[in-house]
Amino acid sequence: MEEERGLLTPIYDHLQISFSAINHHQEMGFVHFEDHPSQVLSFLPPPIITAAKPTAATNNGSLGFDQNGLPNIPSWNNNNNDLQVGALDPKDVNDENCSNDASNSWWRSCNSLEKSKVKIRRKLREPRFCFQTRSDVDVLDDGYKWRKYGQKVVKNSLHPRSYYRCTQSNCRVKKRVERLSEDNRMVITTYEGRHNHSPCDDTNSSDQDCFTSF
DNA sequence: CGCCTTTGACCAGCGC
DNA sequence: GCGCTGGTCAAAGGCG
Repeated sequence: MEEERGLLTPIYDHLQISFSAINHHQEMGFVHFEDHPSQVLSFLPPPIITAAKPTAATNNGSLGFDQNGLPNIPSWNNNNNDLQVGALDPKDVNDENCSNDASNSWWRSCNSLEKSKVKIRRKLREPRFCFQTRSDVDVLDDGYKWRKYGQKVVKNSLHPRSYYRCTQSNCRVKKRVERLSEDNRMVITTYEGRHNHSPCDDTNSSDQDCFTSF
């Protein structure tokens, strides 16, 4: 019983969102956002694809995480954001975004004495979730507070990638945000790790709703 | 004053 | 071994 499914919080009344979380040993999850039966957001297949559970969405406008710190849904504060999402060509989202990324090893600096175990640990690093949305804003409101710690121009991309870290102490969750060079309205967000706190720890008002909604 | 973003430098992994 | 690339660090500056 390894599967750990994220609970869905309704967001958009015109959207259907299916979300498949990952088990503790996977690199990342697999998330679909269904705006329309013919428009399904797809992601790179994770090493193991778990069954998705389509859930009708109604709106409250924020990205939720379950108690395990797993993202439930994408959301945007900007009303102009268009959550129509198109198919994501795997060529456009390399493994750097969505699957095994050998160079991404946030833990590598955690303990320099563990260098000899790098290859072992790499297989056990934090779970990651990647999804693609169409929006004018880069950073979605997921109820958590993020601090930008880096920006990097990546190869074959016209847009720089931004690196964010959860500002909560003892929480090492990170996320990366970048826009597709083919469509600068398409934003790829990759979460890495799990929050060890609720969004309410960071924001003390309306975020309560998103957390208690599941 | 504290928190944030920016940005160049540095480091480590990977492919050749 | 070397070069390329992505990820992180940390100093500097900005903003409320």
